[in-house]
Amino acid sequence: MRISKLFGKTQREIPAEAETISHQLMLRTGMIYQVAAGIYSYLPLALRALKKIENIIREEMDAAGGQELMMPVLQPLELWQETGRDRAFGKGLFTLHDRKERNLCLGPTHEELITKLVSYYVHSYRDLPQLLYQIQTKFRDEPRPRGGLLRVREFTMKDLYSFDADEEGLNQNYHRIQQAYQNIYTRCGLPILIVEADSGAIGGKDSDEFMAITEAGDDEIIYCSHCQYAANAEKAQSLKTKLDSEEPLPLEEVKTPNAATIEEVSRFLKVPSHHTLKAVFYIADGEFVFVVIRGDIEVNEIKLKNVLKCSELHLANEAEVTQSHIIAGAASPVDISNIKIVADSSVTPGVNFVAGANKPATHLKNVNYPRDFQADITADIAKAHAGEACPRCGNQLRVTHGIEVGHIFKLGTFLSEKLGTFFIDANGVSHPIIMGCYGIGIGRLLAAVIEQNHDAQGIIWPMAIAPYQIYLCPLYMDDPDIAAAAEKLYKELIAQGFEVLFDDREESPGVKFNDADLLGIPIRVTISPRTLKINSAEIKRRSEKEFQLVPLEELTTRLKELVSSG
RNA sequence: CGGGGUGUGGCGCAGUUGGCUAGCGCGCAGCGUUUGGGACGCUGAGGUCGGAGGUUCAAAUCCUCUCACCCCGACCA
Repeated sequence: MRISKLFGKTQREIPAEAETISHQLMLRTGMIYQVAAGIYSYLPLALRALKKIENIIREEMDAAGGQELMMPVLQPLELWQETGRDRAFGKGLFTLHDRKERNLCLGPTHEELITKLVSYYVHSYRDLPQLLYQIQTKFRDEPRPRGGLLRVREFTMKDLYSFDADEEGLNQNYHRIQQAYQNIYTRCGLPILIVEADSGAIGGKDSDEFMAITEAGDDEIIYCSHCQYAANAEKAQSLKTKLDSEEPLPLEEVKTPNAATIEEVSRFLKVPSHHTLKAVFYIADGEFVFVVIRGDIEVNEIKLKNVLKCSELHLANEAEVTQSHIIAGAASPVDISNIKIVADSSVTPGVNFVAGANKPATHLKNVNYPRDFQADITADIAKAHAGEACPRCGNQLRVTHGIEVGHIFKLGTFLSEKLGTFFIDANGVSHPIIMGCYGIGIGRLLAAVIEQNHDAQGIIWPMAIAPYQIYLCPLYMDDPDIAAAAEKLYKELIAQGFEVLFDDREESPGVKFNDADLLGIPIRVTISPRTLKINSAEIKRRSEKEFQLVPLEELTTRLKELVSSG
């Protein structure tokens, strides 16, 4: 490709809109163009890289036994209502209707469709297992698109779905795809960390995320400094401060003027915050919920949402709290009736807590569970923090940020049961098919690669997904000898099968070198009167400072080595 | 949804106590001189100042409404 003809120009200045590096670089190199918040056009350079990523994914999915197919973006809303996931996605689902007023949605993912499809063709254990995948545009109306391609509303995703007759089959496929994913990220030049994850709106049991570790990421990861434990903060567990064992004492009411927050109460009564109980109020699908948790621990709303099995959850506002006759600042689970109480598992083993008394400026000492109050639900709804102890080995937990570039789920049977996707086993007994699903966001993967492969000058493409392999950079193109030599070399390299970006512009050396660095093509080949005089060309890798002079007759051999070594 | 910010040629910005024909840099077009890390000179094209309404002799500038985009938070009573 000749740069003079390439659609899309490089930009010297950083667009004001862009904050993250990958976003800035993709705009400056002319890879993407923003159409609306979280919606982009992909220009030729970006598309070439995206296609390379897609092909790597295809190769690995096929090698793992996957079969590619294609399903529509436009889907009947009814199908989503059947599984109830229209509510799970909530406002994230783009909905529309056709001329006959039939309700449709733009698919945020394709489990419903594939499950229906499989139920049409698969009826016997002999038809299982199946690994089906698609690379498709998906739509999610994200509350806040951000960071260029990091979080968008319209995106290309590879999604593979596994269908098995038993748990063992699911586990095998899960591991097989997990390995294939490792291969994909390695080939794309992207180091990743696998973390335990919450399955969110997709649903299901186990799930693991593939994280590219970078501060630009919008996911928080809790990991152990010692063992292999790593989890998304949405799901992470930790061991909290242990309480001393003591005998339960009788309830005692104390006046606590001007002490409403945990910090104030704790200071006023001279008890550590982990010896207090905090009351937090939520509205879960319209129902008021009283959450009790130890004073030093925060509520993890994702966990709470899962425990409550609700689709919409928010903190109760002042009016909602008052309406439920709760005394803010002195609320207590003791003697509360007709309100659902959820207790964190930190609460039940504790002894002699300080809690509110449901009277203004009054607290209770020596509150004990279950003597003084009971909970409708007791579960782990606690947030894990860096500095706390690892749930596996007890060593210190740390925190970092990452970009979720892949997510795999053991779905189980909830979709197949709802959509009637059953098979007959060898004994003639009917069972729901056991499912798994495995997604990779292609554009986000591309952005993550740039986040991790750049310097102050620009992108440093890994060879496998670079839009071009070689940047042919002749200096002084207004010199007819140079122009002729460059044209000849360009044709030769093309004939040899190289992917060449030919900087055929009559620009100054500075401009050309800077654009070469910005665009980040892995190998730069420079010719000039200086090199031609000694019948040579200069080869420089984008990732290295040094260049080397190579005689023209050895050039293609040398380039082949470099291209194949990555 | 809440909070903060920004909208002025393709990009980055200035101009906003109302006042002449709305500027600057980059980029773009033409000519010339240059040329191993973003050269220089001259000439030129390109803007209903996000949109609507209002105030005024006069609005990029003041008022009202609205739209878009970016950032932060989606949180402890």
